[in-house]
Amino acid sequence: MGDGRQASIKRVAERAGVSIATVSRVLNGVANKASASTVARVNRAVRELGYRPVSVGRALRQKRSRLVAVLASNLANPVMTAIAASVEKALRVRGLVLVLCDTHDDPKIQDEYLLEMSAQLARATVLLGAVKSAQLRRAVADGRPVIYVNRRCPYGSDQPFIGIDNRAAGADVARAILATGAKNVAVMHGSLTSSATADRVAGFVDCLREMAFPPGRCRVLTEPTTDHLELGYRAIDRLLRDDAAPTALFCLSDLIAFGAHRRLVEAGIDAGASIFGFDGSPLNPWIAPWLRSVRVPYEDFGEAIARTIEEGCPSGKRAIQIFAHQLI
Amino acid sequence: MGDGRQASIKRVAERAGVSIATVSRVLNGVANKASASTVARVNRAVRELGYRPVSVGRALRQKRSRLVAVLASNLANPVMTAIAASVEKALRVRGLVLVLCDTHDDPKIQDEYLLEMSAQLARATVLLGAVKSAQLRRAVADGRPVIYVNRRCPYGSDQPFIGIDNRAAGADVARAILATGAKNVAVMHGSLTSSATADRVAGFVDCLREMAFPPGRCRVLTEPTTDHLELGYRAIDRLLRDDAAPTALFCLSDLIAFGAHRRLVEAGIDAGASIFGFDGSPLNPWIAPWLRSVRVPYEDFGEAIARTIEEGCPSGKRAIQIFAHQLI
DNA sequence: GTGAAAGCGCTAACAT
DNA sequence: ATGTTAGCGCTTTCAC
Repeated sequence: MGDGRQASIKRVAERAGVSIATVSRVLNGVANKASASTVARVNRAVRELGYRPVSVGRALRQKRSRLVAVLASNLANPVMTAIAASVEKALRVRGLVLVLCDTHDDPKIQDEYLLEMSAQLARATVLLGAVKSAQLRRAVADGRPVIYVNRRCPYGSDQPFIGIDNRAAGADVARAILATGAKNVAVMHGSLTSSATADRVAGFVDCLREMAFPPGRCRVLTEPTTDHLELGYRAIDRLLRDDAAPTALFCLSDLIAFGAHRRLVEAGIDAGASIFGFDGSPLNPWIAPWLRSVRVPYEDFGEAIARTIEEGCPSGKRAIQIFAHQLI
Repeated sequence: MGDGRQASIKRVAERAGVSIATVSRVLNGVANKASASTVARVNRAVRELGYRPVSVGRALRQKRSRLVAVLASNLANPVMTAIAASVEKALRVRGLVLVLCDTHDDPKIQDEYLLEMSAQLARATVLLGAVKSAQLRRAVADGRPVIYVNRRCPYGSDQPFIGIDNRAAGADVARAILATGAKNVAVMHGSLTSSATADRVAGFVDCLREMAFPPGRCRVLTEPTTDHLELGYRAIDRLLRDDAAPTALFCLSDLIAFGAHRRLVEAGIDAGASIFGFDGSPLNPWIAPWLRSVRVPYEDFGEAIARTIEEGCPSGKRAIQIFAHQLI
């Protein structure tokens, strides 16, 4: 097996006593294009040489590789890796390969990767948290295959999207918080440039209003940091200084909730507040059983994404795939 | 800019009024091989056309791409993503691209990815938790560039390795646990096929023995599951059933510690035990302030890995890079 | 059913 | 300093 160097299609052809075209056809399973005996001879040669097609040659010829890029806004966020793991699995069974990148929510880096993936002839690019950027605008204009997860495309509403009904999820949390009888509510969120976060907050606030909750008793706040743990901690800190300790909390990510909880524990008012997070990480029951959260079926996103890629990332009505969330 | 379709080097050459070879040279910064005016003309054409070299063409010609594969044994483990993020950053500044894969600690999947990355002409493959497998053995035999992180190469001891002194780390924990005055110690670990885990346990046990700790008072155990949270929970469960509640705990991952802690809390003996984990995730102070842990400078691994790749992944003495750990 | 040949975009000898 | 040319490994017409 693989005596000297890596075998090429040429060596396989020689060994099987056929042309390289025939080898290619057999390997790609082109129907009705090879006699049974030829197929057998080719397969034997492939086996004996331990041959594997060099993807790069194929990619150059077909002008597209089997690489699928996933640009995540933050790899430190377990949500991102949960989705990534799900995508990886769905791609692997289809012979596609995941390229995982971290954009740090930075338009510059997002652009860099969009260019790089185009240079790699990537089959599709999946944006886990898109930000506005020049190259993204251009990619959309050129009709390149891009899929948006959680956050909608900032350029046009008919682009392929996979996520949940964020407004409805926000409203669900609002109703649950009202049910606790809380009198002082705080909403703590990160960047609102994320359509997902903005929609969740809007859904929450709108629902409270509809239910006639006193607007003055609901504070919506954030802190100037991208670290959600820190953000939650500081937000509670500020509320405490304002003498406005909340009795119920809606944190727009579980990480924010962790940070908030820490500060509440330090202040000794841990048990006094009911805390709602977002994402429903499997880790929660273990490390934060006090946390209620909106569970999003991220483990199903991979299949949906892979299927969308198989269909060529079509835009339009059918391109919007909404999954069911669940308050747990 | 980029009027119709993606520009090729040919179009740039035409526009600049030079040959494609000259364009290639200018773009690759081949010294003393182009007049200033030519360089300017080429660069202008590149800018005007919004041209970017197609990596695949280059890769085919050079028989190596700019892809660097990182095969992680488990993407759900924050340690893996921490390393991945660090690698990503170090590669990006060097114009290399990270391909992140999840082998699920499965030799079959590891083999699949090793083959795939060889087909992609990957520049190097980084194994975050290598397992024995046929293709890995072959890769080592063929002298292909592979770097081992945390777990040593199962085939030969002079392969590039990046990690900590695991035996010493285990001993450090042993001394810290003795210092607490604990009388009943338990060690809870996952798969010992991992050289990292095995070394840590061995270092711990050996140190206890040297310090004349009664062997009967130290239980070393595991549970048959790959989920470390579950593992920790069940291990404590078993100890409680055996009426052997530990007063100090060495968990071979922070996740195991989380699981163990949950069970201890349920049993109401939370505060009675001091718990040591491993990895020192930045999340710990927030979600598990009760946890002491061995902090590993994973954020520095990326640079070391990238440098090793730049040097062509040489094997031998200098290939072993040991970082300093810290008990926190 | 099979082969010959063109060519994907790029780099690297080799000329000049 | 620049151009010509020959491929890298593969797929895909187009003949036969």
